[in-house]
Amino acid sequence: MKDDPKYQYMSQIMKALAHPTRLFILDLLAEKEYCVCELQKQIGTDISTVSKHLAVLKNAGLISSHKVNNQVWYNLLCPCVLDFYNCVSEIKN
Amino acid sequence: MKDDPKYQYMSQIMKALAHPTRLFILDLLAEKEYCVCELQKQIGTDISTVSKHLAVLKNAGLISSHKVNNQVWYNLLCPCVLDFYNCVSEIKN
DNA sequence: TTCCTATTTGGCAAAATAGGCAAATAGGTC
DNA sequence: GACCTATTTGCCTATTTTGCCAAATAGGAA
Repeated sequence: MKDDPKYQYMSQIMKALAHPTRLFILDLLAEKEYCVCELQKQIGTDISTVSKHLAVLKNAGLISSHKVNNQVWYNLLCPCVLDFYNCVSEIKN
Repeated sequence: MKDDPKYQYMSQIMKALAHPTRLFILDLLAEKEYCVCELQKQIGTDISTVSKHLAVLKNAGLISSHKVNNQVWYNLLCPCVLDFYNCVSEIKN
């Protein structure tokens, strides 16, 4: 039961959400699509770090990307993730 | 913006959800409350491992516990977490 | 008190994750 | 071809997480 692949699968998605920078990225992508360099300006870390965070989110199926010339644009695939923000925000520590 | 404490806080909760065993525990607690030894039977790992997973979930505010004699019973505090399961389940890899 | 069961805690080693830098890749322009 | 910009990948180190074992703690019962 514990080894049901559904828990493996869901924990992979939760892991993708388990980083402040990635949550911030999803919040940004909720408004509009961004290219990597614009996200990098908002975030402030090395662009390779941003790229890796985006790869994690994409691998989890949360975002998608398309290329325009030499830029890669990312957009949100699963807006329901943001609804969960509200639920989680109400949990008090 | 990235350093907004809300992202720190939410990522902490997401981290608590980012493990197959802990997701399984929440699924069990959705039905009824369990004591540690009953959870251990369902999960099959060392009981100290179960106890630590429970501590992670409790620290995140997702579950609560109360003691009856020498047993500790745990129950779910945030059923909305399970609604998120449905959202996440629909994300395709 | 001693004994028994239930649970937590500490320590440790293995595995996973994060982030920076440099190099590689991709696409365009000159 | 050489050059420039945008992005990804590889490598490395530091940090965090995981899970087991043993020890400690808590609460009853004999």
